Amino acid sequence: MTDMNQRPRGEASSSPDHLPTQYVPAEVEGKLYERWVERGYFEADAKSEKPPYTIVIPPPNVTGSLHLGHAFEHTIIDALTRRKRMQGYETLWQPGMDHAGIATQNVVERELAKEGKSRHDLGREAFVERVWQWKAESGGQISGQMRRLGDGVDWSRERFTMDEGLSQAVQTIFKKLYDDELIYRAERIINWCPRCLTAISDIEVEYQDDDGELVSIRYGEGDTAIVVATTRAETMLGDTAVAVHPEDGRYAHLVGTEIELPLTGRRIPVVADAHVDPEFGTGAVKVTPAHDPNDFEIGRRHSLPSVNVLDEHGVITAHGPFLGLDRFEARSAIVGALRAEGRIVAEKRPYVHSVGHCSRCKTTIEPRLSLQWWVKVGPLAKAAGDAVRDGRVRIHPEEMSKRYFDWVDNLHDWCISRQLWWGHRIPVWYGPNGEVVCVGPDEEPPSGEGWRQDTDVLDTWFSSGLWPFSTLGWPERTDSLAKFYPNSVLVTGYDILFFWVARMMMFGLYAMDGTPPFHTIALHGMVRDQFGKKMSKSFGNAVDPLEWMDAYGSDAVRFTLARGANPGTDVPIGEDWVQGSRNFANKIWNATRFALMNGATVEGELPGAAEQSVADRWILSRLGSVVAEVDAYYDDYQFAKLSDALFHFAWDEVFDWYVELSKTTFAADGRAAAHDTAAKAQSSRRVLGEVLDVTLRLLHPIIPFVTETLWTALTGKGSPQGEAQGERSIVIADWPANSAACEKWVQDTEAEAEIATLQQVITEVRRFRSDQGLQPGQRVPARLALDGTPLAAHEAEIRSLARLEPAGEGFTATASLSVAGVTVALDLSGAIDFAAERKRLAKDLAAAEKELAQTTAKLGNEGFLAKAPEQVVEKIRGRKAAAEAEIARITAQLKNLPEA
RNA sequence: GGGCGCAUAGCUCAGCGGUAGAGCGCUGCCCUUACAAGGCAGAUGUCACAGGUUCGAUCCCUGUUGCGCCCA
Repeated sequence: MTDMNQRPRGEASSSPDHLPTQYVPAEVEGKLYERWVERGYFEADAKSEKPPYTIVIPPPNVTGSLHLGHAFEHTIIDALTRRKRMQGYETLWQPGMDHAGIATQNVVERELAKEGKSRHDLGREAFVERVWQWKAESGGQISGQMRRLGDGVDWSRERFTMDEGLSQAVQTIFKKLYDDELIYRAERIINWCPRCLTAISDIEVEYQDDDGELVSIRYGEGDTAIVVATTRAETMLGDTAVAVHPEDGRYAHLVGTEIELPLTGRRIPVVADAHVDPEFGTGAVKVTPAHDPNDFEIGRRHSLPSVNVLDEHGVITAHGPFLGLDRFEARSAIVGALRAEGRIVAEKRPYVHSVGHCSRCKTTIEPRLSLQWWVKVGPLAKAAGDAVRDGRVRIHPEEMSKRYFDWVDNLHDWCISRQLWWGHRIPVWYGPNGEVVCVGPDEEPPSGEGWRQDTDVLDTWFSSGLWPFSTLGWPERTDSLAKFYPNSVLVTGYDILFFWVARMMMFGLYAMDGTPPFHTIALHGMVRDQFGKKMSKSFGNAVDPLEWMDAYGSDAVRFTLARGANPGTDVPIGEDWVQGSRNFANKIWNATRFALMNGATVEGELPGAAEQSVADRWILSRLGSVVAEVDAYYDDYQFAKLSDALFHFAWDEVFDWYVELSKTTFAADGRAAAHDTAAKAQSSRRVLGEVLDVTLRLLHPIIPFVTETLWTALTGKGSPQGEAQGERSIVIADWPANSAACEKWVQDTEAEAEIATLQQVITEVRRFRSDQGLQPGQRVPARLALDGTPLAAHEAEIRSLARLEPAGEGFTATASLSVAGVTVALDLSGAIDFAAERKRLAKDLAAAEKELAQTTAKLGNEGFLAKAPEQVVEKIRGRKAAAEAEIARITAQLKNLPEA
């Protein structure tokens, strides 16, 4: 062993046991991933006897590429599924993508535009063909990027929402809902995007405060004049009434009369409707049923006609001087015309108000009256809410449930038709005599003269809502469906709780006979930049995770994200932090390297407590606690806490102390041939192997690549012999939390206390050395008084870690430290800085005196003694005693210092 | 306008009745043969403000201010 330790710095060995001094992720990641996939570790077997564990990927958009949000979500899912796989579950992480109707159609239309064509030039069939061609050539970039990240998904089961099977599922559920009268067709106000030229659902509208204008217009003349205020003057061409509140005395005499609508010469009624807020503006509003959802309702209540004045592009269709103007041009033109007639009573500009925009292209939404297909969500949403209410589905973190209920309990009917070509075409045929036929997947559509299929397609979310079971083969009763439905957990961002969690719940319960699609919904937050700001391309703070993965390794990105993952809260991330995670991976790398160079092993039984050193007993005791703690955190989706616990255990305890202490043991073994030292060294080799083995397994779900590399090197299980025994990879290694295994890691409070004292003494000497300006490497002669103290057996370790050499001839104690009953006398050859030491002791003394004063005051408080729990009082008594001892110690040391 | 949440070290965040913590950053010394992507030591907080409850409040309650987010 010793000869290996004497290799020159930085010289990498060619032996497989010896790793280079730095971990280079790029050299291992790709190869490891390929190997995992080739060996089928991620493939889920529907015929397995093991209990199932299923997570479906929130399907990324086929046009998209991996961003940090995906990386975050995938890290969480990968960690959950990798751990379950190690725990012996038949684990399925289902990959795939959705077809993203609007986004994909936009991409291909842009391509066509470059060729100077529109989709209409190609025709529907050729256009759809072109989209498939685009997908084959440039779609789905994300799946390659998921491999880079290390996602343990079952690629053999990859699905796409437009696949044959999934399309069958869509048609099946459409037909079932239609037959159950939960799908209907109706003319309503919908959110229309004049650029995408399609309806979109309520949740695809983003509201933002825009600078607009509030214009007050006088309708009618003289006694019958009414002033209405509007932000959308151009729609006045479509007004069919003016409405006032029924109890508004100002207008009571006008209700039931008609007034003239300016610029048009039309006469419109004044109606009374309770919806009108008499406090707002003049208390009178214009009513445009074809262009405003509230007005549409008023129109229905009063049987008003709807006059549509805008076409699909948002261009005025009303005959007159404004015909052909865009809606925004029309607005100023109409205000101008009204002003010329002296009808503008007031103008407020800018008038900041909330305006809806298309979430895809940011165009201002135009509320539009149109004939669309709808899902009647009432009973479906009720079931979706109840499943969470009665505990069959748990939302994590629980505080998010309220948002879910607020949403699902107040859901409006869902507009599912889209005026697109790319998507699942609505399976309804219209006959020549007004017949309407919904066709199921096994039925022939009606043919013959005059029959035609509905031209619209379905909302993408309609198909992604089926994802938890359509990917498993539904509507066929497949083995996979039987094995893997319901899914175990849905991991998704709280921002899309409404987009598809609610849809999946509704469809899952409906299609699968009341069985919810998963038992837990684990919600995570958004990834933000290092200052907590939302990442966005326009703000310029968006980061490409692949760049960081190239620079620091996938594990570094994953660990950083996991370490920030407090349930339901946003995760800030910055390059410095990724670098820190890379450093951690490198630290584990080097610690394992040290272990291998010193003969650490996982072979054979752990030595009994009698053969173990105190340090061995201590670290195994700590290991047992950490395993239990980390395991519990995994079960509770506490990724930040478990990552942090492992980070500190590995670095602060194993690497900084246990490894350092073991050096003394190994060095002694190299020098002396005594049987006892050899046995102790043998024990430490086995314990070091054990601790690293278990720590690597615990970390593997979070940082799979570096742990696989090191684990196979440490255990030899990636070696040909190991492979022969089927022990090939940490991916399929046992999870270290079985209670039987835990018994090996005995809780040993005695050893923990002893090591704590040892650390205290060593730290105090180091502190003294540092304050005295001694160089870290300089050996200082010291005399240790250890007999009768808990550290009697630790002289070698103290000397090694505090750099103290034996007191030789002519030793003169120029300084003396005392901590935890242990006295260390040092000979600094007179070069001691008494002022520095006095300053330091004075500071410690002040702290101890403050502590004494506080505890004394508490114990002198009768209310405290009478009402505080006994254990708290005891604790305070203990603190007081400790403070007194500390004061005595420091005072004695101060007394021993020569006067300044 | 309705609802929810947050204000803790320079930055980003944990903690949530009984000694204020972490990462990064900062200061000093050091390439001590696993690791300078490192080691050792150190400094840093009226826990937003004002009241209240309590023997005791960063933590519970009320109000104020300032910031987010969701919905309309």
